[in-house]
Amino acid sequence: MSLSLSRSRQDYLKALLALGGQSRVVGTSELALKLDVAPPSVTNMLRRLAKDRLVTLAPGAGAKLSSAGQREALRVVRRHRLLETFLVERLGLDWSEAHEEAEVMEHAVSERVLDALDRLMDHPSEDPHGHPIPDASGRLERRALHPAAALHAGEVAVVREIRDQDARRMARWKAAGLVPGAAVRMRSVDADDDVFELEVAGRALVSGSEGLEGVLVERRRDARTKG
Amino acid sequence: MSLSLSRSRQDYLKALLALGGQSRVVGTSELALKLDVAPPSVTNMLRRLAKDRLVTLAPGAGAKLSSAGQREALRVVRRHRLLETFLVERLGLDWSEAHEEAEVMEHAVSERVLDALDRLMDHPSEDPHGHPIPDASGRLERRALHPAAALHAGEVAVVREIRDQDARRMARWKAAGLVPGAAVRMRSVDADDDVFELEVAGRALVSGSEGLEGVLVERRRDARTKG
DNA sequence: GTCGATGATTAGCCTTGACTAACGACGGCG
DNA sequence: CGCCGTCGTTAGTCAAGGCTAATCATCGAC
Repeated sequence: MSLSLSRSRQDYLKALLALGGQSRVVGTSELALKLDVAPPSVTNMLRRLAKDRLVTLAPGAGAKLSSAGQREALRVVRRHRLLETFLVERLGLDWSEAHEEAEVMEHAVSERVLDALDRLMDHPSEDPHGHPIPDASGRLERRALHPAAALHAGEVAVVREIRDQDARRMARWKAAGLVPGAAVRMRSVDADDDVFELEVAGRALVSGSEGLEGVLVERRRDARTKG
Repeated sequence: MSLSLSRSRQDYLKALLALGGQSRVVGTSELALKLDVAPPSVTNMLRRLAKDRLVTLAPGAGAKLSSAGQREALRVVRRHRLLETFLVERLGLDWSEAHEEAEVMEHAVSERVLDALDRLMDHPSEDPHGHPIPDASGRLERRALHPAAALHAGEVAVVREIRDQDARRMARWKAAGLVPGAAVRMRSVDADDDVFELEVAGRALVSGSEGLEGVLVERRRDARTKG
């Protein structure tokens, strides 16, 4: 039942999901940038994916995932995140290493191996970055996430995802305890000077809003801070 | 330092190693058969591998591995066998499943992940089939193996490898305890009628020589049988 | 209302690795 | 001694995916 898609096709679907899911038409160059290929290659591939009804073309504008396309993309994401979790938890790899490795391995593991890994790790619900892992039938937990900079002074939240390109910054954050699952409290916000003081594990972390762009948090109802 | 070889190239090198190593020129059709491709594809690929000095061409006859080629082939074999071991020992896959999976995954895992797996399993020296695993620098334990049918009556040996295409036969053997590491004793040999009676775990296993072709054993000096 | 930038597309080409069909060389057998 | 089967190779195609250079459409600014 599950199509057999080439590595390239899987990568395109995954990128489409990341950039807009089924809800938004993603532009050709946007996709080209993400995948690090030239725009004509994208036009080309989108047409082929459309022929297989995995995407819906928006001529002159790009394309968006079809239901089938999204389903396949979620399978790839599941593979990626389960592998990443395994690589970090069981093999002791670093976050960023694990990501690179999973990028390749996600195209080489079968359902069989994946299920076994899932069992071995007792069906984890999120990967080491805090991203939710789609379940075996492709369902993905939905979360309301906000950049940390959106928190008001005094507000409490739980870090859910760390999205960042800068490896040094990520390492610094990690050392400071700013990792998925960590509780944080916004101590103060100075909107004029763009200075944010975030409390992590009892210590303060001062940053501009740009720096907090990649820290996605889930708001907490109650305002009690922990630790 | 380690070349980056495409999946296909790695498969060719691995097949060349399996069919003759560095010591024998392997014929074009022989290789084609093993890899399940057409002979002209082999001629073609061998030329490309020769350009990279991974094989030495024997024009009109095929090719054999160069030192560099053998080194690369051994790296692939190491990957394959370590993965297979992991899949069987840690993920609980069946032998034959594990083989198929490893066939794909061997091209997708990096040295980094491989080393971590190796550590996790405490540097196994052989895979679940009993094949020796090359060490990190590519050295492969050398063994004097013989088909089980070569044993004399009364002789004792240890099963080292099971090479067989027939899944049902392999399953039967496995159930009977005929697995790598098992001690066996040749109870009787009837060369005229081609009937061999092999003792495995105290029970007799009767077979023709063809059936024992894929059972490779290591002869034992002492003749005491165990179990 | 036209200019120019932005972004998508067309056209044409490249590489990898496979295929079929046809050709050549060689060895054994009648 | 010639014929045929086996085996390798040549020649010509194909599909996937990528690329560059050039073209086209559209939208905002002037």
